[in-house]
Amino acid sequence: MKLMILDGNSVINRAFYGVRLLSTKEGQYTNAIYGFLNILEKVRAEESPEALCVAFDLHGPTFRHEMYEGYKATRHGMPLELAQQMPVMKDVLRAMNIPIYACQGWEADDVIGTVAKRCSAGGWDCVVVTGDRDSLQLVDERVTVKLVVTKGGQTGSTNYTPELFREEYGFDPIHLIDLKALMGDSSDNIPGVAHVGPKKASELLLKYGTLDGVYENLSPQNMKGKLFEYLRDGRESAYLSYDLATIRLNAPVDFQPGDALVTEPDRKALYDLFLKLEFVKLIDKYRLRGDVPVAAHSVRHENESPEKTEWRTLCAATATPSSKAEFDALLDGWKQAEYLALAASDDLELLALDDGTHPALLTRQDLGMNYDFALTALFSGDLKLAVHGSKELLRRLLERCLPTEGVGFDAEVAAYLLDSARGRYELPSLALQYCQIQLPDRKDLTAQGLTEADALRTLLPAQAAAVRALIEPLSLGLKEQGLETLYYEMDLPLCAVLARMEVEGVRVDAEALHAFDEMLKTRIEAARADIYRYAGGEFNVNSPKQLGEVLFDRLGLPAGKKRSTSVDVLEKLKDKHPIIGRIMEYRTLTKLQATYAEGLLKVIGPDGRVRTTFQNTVTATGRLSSTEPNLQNIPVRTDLGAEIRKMFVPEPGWVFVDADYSQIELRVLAHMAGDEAMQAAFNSGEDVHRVTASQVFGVPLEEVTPQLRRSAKAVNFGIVYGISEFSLAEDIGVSRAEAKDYIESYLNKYHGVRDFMGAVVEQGTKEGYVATLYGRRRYLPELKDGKYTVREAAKRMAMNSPIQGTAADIIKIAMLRVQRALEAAGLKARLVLQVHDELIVECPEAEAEAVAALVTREMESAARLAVPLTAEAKTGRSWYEAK
DNA sequence: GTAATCACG
DNA sequence: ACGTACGTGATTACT
Repeated sequence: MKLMILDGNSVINRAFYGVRLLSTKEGQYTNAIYGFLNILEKVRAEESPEALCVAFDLHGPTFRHEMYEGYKATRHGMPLELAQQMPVMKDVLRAMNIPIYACQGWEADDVIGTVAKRCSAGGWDCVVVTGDRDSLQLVDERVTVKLVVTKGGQTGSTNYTPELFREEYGFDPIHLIDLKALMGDSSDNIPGVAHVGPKKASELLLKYGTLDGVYENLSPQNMKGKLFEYLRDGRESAYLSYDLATIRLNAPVDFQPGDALVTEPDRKALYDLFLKLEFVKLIDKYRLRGDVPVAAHSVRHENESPEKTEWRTLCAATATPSSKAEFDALLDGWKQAEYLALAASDDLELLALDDGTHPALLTRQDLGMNYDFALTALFSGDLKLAVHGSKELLRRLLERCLPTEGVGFDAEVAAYLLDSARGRYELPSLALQYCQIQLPDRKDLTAQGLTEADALRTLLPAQAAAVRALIEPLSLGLKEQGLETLYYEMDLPLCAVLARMEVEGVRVDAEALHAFDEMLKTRIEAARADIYRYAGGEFNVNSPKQLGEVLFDRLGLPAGKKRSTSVDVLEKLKDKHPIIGRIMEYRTLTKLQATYAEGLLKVIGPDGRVRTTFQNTVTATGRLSSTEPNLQNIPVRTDLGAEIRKMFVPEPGWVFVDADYSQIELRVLAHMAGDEAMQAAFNSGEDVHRVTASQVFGVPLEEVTPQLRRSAKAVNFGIVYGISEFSLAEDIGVSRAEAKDYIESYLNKYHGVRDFMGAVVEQGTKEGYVATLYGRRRYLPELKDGKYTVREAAKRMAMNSPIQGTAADIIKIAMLRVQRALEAAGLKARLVLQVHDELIVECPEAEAEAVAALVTREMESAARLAVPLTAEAKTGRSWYEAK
């Protein structure tokens, strides 16, 4: 029989510093609890103990437990972010029915020691789980210590048996006490013997066995130099330290090994806690779903038998009209509702509706000819629809040439506005968090023997019910946070624009792309042959590991710290060996080939167009992103790469109008910071980087060299990103001191910018979020993180997000305006791409001039800033030409 | 599934 | 003393 005892304070400390700071909507920090549970499950799986318990210090961790990763032991106790999690952690353990042991006036170590010895006495084995080497003194034939370490979120552990301990230390575990008595432990306030460190201490012990042994042999003959004096003077301190370092084995705990036998958790209590802590994944992992309230039209509990009749009953609760008359009757009822929630199958063949009183499931199967009439009626604009993922729905409607009116609420977009860092906005996850509704999974249903079709008939009404339930909490959240205008006027209507763009797609000349691919192929082979020749053998050039071996081992080139083979490293080695240039060329060529030539060829549709997905709920700042394929990172910076853009072409007789904002982020900064000097730079109409160079480097405008301008440009970028002198120096190739001077004189010249950055970080720290000009928020709890680097990174995000986010807001407004203006003007032109500060419109040649003027006008008037907002449009027969 | 690399604004 | 610019996505290698 085996008992596992966790050193609660030590483990939760490891967890806290090993997992990045997480917090729930309500501001409850959760990272330490999360990390603790991960460690618990890992060690539990490794050891499979029959009994399990946790020991805590009664008044939080004592000084000895707080020495982890730069966290200085102080009397101030643990960081608030961790202290806040302690009581909840204990609640979780109680819900898991894992006993907690603690004794007033005794340290957790003493409790652990006592428990461990009592196990041995009762014939049990014991595993102590801790992050703390102190406990190693407990190791004996029946007691092992599992030392856990966390590295980059990964937990590793070492099981210390007496053998392993002796191998490492050279003496028996119990003499760890003697070691500490000599060397002391500053973090534990154990003085030890002054001037004796770990090395001397261990040497003495190997020679004399114990502390007593050392002092029995105390003599100037045995101890060379000053060591004798140190030991003589430190005698009292050594024996005091011995006491301090000794773990007591007689703590008054009421414990027998059998008391801690592993039992089932209190599922309800644990479920409630995990829900509150937003541990959605863990709810699955611990299979806590069974006892949980479910949606009105949702699945049954685990313990109910999955009889098919049950499903029929469930479906019977939902109307399934099969005639136009039945549908019309329902439609009349729905028109009264404030919102009609809607969920559709991907192929739009089934559609569930729920206004709270008249739930229905519409299918082509049931309605036959009338199904398309029903769809048309639903999206003709007479109803206010609530959905999850309106962009996808609208896209499918557009693909079928159905109307697309009436979507007045999108749960996905609302949840994104409420927390852009959340990352996942699937309906089941939102339903669980905001409404405590457990939606069934399609796989669950089919696994229970339902056909795909039956699963959908069950799932969709449940989804519609969940969407309906989400409207209230989400709209309330939007209202509370002042996000309603942003939501109803910007992100929600933009879904329709994006859907249209996705459907349009953009034409790619497959033939030309194929030829380009062939050309790359031969050039790659040539480069590869040269590389093998220089390397003296074949290897996988794509493997950074193998490449590193060739470069740094075989060819003996000087390696940097991390043996990185990235361009900036290669750049520095360029003159050292001819292979470097060829490798850089090989990289460029293979990148172009794999990602752009072959990657794009794979996704060209039968009509010769590629259709990206514009993700509008993924970035933390409010930008869009583009996937499958990503059309926002098509090469442009190098000549060869830009060739790819020649293959993006409009349809015959049409052209591209490509308009981009000039310096939108810097202009936004000048406006938001209210910096008059910077605003004057823009208002002068001069090139802003030149003006910056002139002002920062103190030279007349006419004397600004291209080199100076380049440096100024780098500083401008750096400022927007939340600069550090190190990176700026790296970027423009000057010393750190010079970089520092540049930044200083920049911030002195543009002191409004300095003030703004300070104010943003302060506001972010105080309120927990930063915001764009239009109120879009980004939560940054890491601003309060205990770790310097995490905090600094958060500060940079705080400084950058309002700028990047405001620019993103502005171009979203521009997209809405352009779309509306194009429609109002009755033009055939259509928006096809957005690349952050750039809009690309495809239009008949005859419209080009009008479209260019319209797009420029709408983009420039999208926002009124304290500086001009300028956009420039170009026209061409390919993306390359139009840019 | 993650890390390394590199494409874009 | 430490570590180093913001925001993305695709491909490849490797665990």
